[in-house]
Amino acid sequence: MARYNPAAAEPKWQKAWDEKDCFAAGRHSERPKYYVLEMFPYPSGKIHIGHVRNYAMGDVIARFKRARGFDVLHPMGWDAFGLPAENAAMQTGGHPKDWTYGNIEVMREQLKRMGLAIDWSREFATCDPEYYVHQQKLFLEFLQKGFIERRESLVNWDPVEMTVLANEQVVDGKGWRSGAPVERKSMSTWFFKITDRAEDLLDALDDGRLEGWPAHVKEMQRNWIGRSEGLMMAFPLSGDDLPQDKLPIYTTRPDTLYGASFLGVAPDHPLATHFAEKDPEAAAFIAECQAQGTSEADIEKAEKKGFRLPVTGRHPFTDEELPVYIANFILMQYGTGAIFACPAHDQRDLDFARKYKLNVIPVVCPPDADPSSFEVADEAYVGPGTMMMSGFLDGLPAEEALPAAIKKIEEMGWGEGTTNYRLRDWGLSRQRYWGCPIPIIHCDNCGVVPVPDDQLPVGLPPIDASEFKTPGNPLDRESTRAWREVACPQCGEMARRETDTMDTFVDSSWYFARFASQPEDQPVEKAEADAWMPVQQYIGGIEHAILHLLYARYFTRNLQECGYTEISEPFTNLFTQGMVTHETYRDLNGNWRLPEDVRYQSAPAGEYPDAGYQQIQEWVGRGAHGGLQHTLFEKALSNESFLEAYYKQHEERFGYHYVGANGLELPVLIGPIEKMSKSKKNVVNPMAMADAYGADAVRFFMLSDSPPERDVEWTEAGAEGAWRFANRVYETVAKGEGIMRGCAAMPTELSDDLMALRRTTHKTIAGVTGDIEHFRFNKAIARLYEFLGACKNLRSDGDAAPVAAEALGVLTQLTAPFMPHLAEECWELLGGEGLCTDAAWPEANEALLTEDVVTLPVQVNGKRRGEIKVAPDAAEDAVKEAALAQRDVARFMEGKTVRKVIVVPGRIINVVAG
RNA sequence: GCGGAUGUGGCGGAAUUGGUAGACGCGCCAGAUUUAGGUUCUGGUGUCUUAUGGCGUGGGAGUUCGAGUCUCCCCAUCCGCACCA
Repeated sequence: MARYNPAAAEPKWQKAWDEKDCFAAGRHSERPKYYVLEMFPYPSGKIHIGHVRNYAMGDVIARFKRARGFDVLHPMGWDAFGLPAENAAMQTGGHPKDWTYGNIEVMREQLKRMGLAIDWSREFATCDPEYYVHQQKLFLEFLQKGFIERRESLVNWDPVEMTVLANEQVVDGKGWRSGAPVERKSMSTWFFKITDRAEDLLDALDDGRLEGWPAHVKEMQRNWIGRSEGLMMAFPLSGDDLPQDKLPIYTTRPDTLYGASFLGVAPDHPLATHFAEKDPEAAAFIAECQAQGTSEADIEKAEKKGFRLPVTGRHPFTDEELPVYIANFILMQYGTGAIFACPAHDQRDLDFARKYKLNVIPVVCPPDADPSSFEVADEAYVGPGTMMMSGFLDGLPAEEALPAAIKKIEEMGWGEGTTNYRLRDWGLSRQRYWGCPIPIIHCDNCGVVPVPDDQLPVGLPPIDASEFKTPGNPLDRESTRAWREVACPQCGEMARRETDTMDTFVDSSWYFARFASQPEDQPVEKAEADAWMPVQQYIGGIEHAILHLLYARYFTRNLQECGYTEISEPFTNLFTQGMVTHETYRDLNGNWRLPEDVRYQSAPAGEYPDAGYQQIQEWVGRGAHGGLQHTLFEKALSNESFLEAYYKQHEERFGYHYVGANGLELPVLIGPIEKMSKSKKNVVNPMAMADAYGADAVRFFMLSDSPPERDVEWTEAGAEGAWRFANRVYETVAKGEGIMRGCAAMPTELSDDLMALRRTTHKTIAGVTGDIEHFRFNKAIARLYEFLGACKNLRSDGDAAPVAAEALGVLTQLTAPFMPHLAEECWELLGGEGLCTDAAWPEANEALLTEDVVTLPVQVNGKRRGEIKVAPDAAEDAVKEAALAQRDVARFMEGKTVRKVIVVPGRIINVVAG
């Protein structure tokens, strides 16, 4: 019998789908629409296995929904602007554009090899002028509507990438890609006023609009937006030579105002800066604060430090004069950059007060403490309690004192209750070449002038590849002068183009809308876009939980307000898939080794039953490993430096070996299973795997081993398992060759074994359907394995023929979303009509989902002792009787009396006896 | 520190509302076939015990006829946020 041959079958069926244009969206107006999207890839060079997992998931959904009668939109494109292209240009001497489009060519072919059900007619790259022209139009529209503004501010400067970064792109005080410590710089740059929408972005997380999102992603966004309710108020200042007569502060604990013992400002607060101009000591203190690191570890170690300013602030309730300090723990970016400090109820304030011997006045008394003697020692009390030493607030519970204090301050006209957000505006300017140009002209006479519509797009000037050898932005150099210097559209005088380009996260903030609708004259056509949007199922990595997903939500609100869509939330259901991991390998020199260099060779088990072998086995930690190769083994025992190396890495395992380029066999150490990364070389090439096992097997394995939200370890054994499955399906189906062609109708009466098979068939349909709908791909696949086992020995004569045809057809169709090529091959073999891809998803027959006879376990005192077979609708008394009469149950009941019998219909019987 | 998860065989993982713990895959063991092997097929595989049986879901308590699942307290791991006033 011929084996399944993926190398021949896969291109054949891809061609067939292509010729029929199977996956074009929008051709069935009568069908309900379904939009499934995976986060589009950055064209880095070639597809990695993580892409395969991501797109395989989307593909299962797309094919499944299509078979279920939806008109499915499943597009693909390229997030194509970005710094790696410039870095590649710097290293290879090419042009970012050539590099990018070259990569796209390669990756498109690789994706096509995976047999994805994608509507390729909608493909675009964000670096296509046809795409970014609309992004420039949107920029100008947003600017006009006031969603964007230009302002001078302190920005995060990445000294390695030589560009500004958004707050979201600074991790632990370091650039998200370069890892270089970020510097603070004052620059004039463009901002999306995302804070204007902070409230709605937050509200939507809880009001049901994002019910289909994972809770942890919503939690991350909630934290990032960081809403807090509090009081904004100003303390009147006294002192000589003041730059301001009041100090505005923000607090979430106005209830503790009576416990105030000092005021504090951030080192870069204007008040601090003012006094530093005349006082070198103050200046020195500020400099010291700024040198302090911002990483987690630095903050842990940092002592609370302050510098006393020659100023005091008047307390609103007591009229007491409070000292004012510059304090190193206050952040200029949060609130107003100034605080009032209540040491008794804030740990940082307490540390500070102890150091500078300031008052510690407890004003909230814990429920179980005595107000007359309650004191705070080294630990601030932050729990609930009753107000004390607090004038008009005394005796109130703290949670009531809070609004009362706000009310009082508002009545005094000193401040008001406000909502504060941690989220800050999204800086979009980047000092890079390979990005979407910001369509603005700067004119000495007219200021900031938008580029007129008829001059769009503002393209990127062609520049020599050698320009990229110099760090910095090539758009801001002599070589691009002709591009930069233009006439002002308003006054006609010579003016200067904006040389910054947009953050690439702008590109990915609306691409999903453009997939849905691609008119030439505007970003999207509303009716067409809304016919598809929102994206019903979005799939991507958790690493975008904040950046991309927050920006896209914000952008959609802008689009809505500009009338491009009705929706405010772009993604109804979000699924964040886990990463693909692999073992790591290092040779004795400590160099990382590629999995493909590591050869697997078995050693006869137990051939070295001496003490040394036992020792190695112990280190290996996996008993009879069988994977130890004896030459390696001898080396291990005789080579002291190897053993030493092994001791050094005792947490790693030992095994296998690799064959070096010079033909020498060298041992390798097997390290921990980690996310695949180029630096650790634990990557596998999905195309090489597709060559070896077929694209179907690679897709299948990526979905079979772990729940999709969890990390999955790539193993060759697993891929082999998938390959074995494909072959077994094919061989099983081959036994029923042509069986679907002219098959007899299903007889009304069937023998028990045929009936049982039909039940299994329909239960499998119901199970797999539910599993796919709920993203339980691993379970769906487990069911397919089981069902394959049930189909193994089926007969195809007489009455059995229609039953077998049904079973094999269903097996083929249920396998199709996972292994689409194999399914077509099987469908053809069975004599199915048309393409399997076009066939309607099988429906489970409800009547076949229940059994005639059910087997119920019988417990005695909670322990399973036997089982009985009864009709599912048998009367409770009859079930009880049968249970008690059962032989094993009766044996356990000897000498005991029945106290109670619990019957859970269709589930279990428990006899309580004593 | 705050918040969120997770903890089940040698491994990845199953187990509707509390109702037969370990589906399915990998690995391993035995047998068959083959061409020397990789391959393929069949059977076995939580653990202790000669066995009837006992014990088993990170640890400890509790609720219940019955707990992997619910409650409380611990422990461990992972993730996110963090001098956020």
